[in-house]
Amino acid sequence: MLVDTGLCERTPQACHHGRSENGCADCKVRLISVCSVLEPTELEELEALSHHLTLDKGHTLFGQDEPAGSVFNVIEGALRLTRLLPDGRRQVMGFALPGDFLGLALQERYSVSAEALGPVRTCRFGREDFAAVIEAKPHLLRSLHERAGYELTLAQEQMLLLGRRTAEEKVAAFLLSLRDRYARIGHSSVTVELPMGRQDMADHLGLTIETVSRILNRLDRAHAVLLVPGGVRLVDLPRLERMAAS
Amino acid sequence: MLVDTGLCERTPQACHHGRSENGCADCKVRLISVCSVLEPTELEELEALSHHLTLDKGHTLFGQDEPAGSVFNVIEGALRLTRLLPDGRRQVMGFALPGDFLGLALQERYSVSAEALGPVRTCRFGREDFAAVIEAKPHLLRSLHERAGYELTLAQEQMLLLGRRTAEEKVAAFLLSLRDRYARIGHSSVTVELPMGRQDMADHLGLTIETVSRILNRLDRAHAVLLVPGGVRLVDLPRLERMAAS
DNA sequence: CCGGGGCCTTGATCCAGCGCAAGGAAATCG
DNA sequence: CGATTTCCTTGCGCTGGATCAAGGCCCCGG
Repeated sequence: MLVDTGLCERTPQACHHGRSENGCADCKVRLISVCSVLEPTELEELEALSHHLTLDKGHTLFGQDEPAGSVFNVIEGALRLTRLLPDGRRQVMGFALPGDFLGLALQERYSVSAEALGPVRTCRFGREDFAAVIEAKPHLLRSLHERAGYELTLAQEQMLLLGRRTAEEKVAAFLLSLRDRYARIGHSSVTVELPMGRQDMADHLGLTIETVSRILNRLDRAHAVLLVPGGVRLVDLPRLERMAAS
Repeated sequence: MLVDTGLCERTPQACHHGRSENGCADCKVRLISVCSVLEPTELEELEALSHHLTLDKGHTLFGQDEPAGSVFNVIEGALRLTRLLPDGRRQVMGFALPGDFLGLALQERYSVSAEALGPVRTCRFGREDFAAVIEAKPHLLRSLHERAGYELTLAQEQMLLLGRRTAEEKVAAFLLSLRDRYARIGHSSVTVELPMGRQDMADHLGLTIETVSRILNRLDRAHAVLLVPGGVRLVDLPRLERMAAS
């Protein structure tokens, strides 16, 4: 379910619209989110407009083509960003991780659906509220634009992957790119968590679920990776990098 | 060749860094480019920083991973934006048309190579110069950000195409999207110019040149399109739209 | 007007990844 | 704690698009 905590149960006086007991100051993703470019006073300003929002596994944060009423900072958990073809074929455009900003294009309507892959915590802002803040703080817009540039680069990388890589290259490149994204948000490890299912990976890589499963297990048998519950351990990084052909 | 006209041959006093006799005021793409959000005085300011640059067919405006020294407005002609895999496989990320802005992510390095598909005219700005203008004019940044959002939407559309569409759907969707882009820049017509070759289309759609050729000719034989030199006439739009499955 | 090169088309064959089907493992629930 | 469901794996045959190969067309230059 979608839960917008209008009230804060524990320490109401310190709770700014339900985010946490101490607000943005001790926000887990403050330093890796767009908020990192804000001064303390600006942060308070933004905090006054924020709403804490949690979401259970499988539930939808917003749907493709819906009016974009809110924008979100992902605090915890992961989401799947998808587009559908009329006949039901699905493309997973990407996965949102902690620190990611959803709705950064500030467009009228969401261009994808966002669904929780597990329990998710977000920080929500009304689109109008946020637009007003941006109007007054060009450096926040600048930061958003930088993120948009990064997203564009990721999208291009993904197009190259979808258009010109083989199934094995796709899977290897995906695992490595996921590792890089975790590293970026301070979660470096050779064991990469896979919060999404096989079907989600398949729909992200332009493959079928069977092909993804076959290749992951082949990589496991070849000792390039080690499949573990809920993730993969990247055993032979150099080999994976050679496979990914990037 | 790459020609940066430092001097203007005809009416030097009216020629602002070689753009044209009357500068931005009568620029062909002023109303469809980022410049459309600028006031007349701001336009003059930007004009002082601009350089006219022309490029012959087949030549490179900038290369992937090069330091991004300049940003460009495309005035006339079309460019191919590509990324390469180490082994030479190529993905065409898109095509730049008049009114498009190249380098809008304002990143350190170009993420693609840009090559002229025919004679091209551009308006060049030094990246530092342009960044300074942006610093002073938040609404220009806002406009750039909107364009980035649009690019992101196009990229997502393309990912869906590459990942989940059949060859025929890809070709049909490509022709329709090209028609839409021409319409956007005021060049509405059922006859769509194809400034790129078959190989470029193939590398854009994740297909081979043979498949693109076969499908175009099949569509022609089926009277869905009419192949003409340098373009396609979209004869049966409803059928193409059904084919594209969007 | 002729020759060469770049593009495009078309046919024949092949194969990477798909689709189908049948289990197996593991999370969820009454 | 057994039953149900959901997700994952694996085998097998098939096929859409790739690959290989051979011309054809058209533009450009001499």
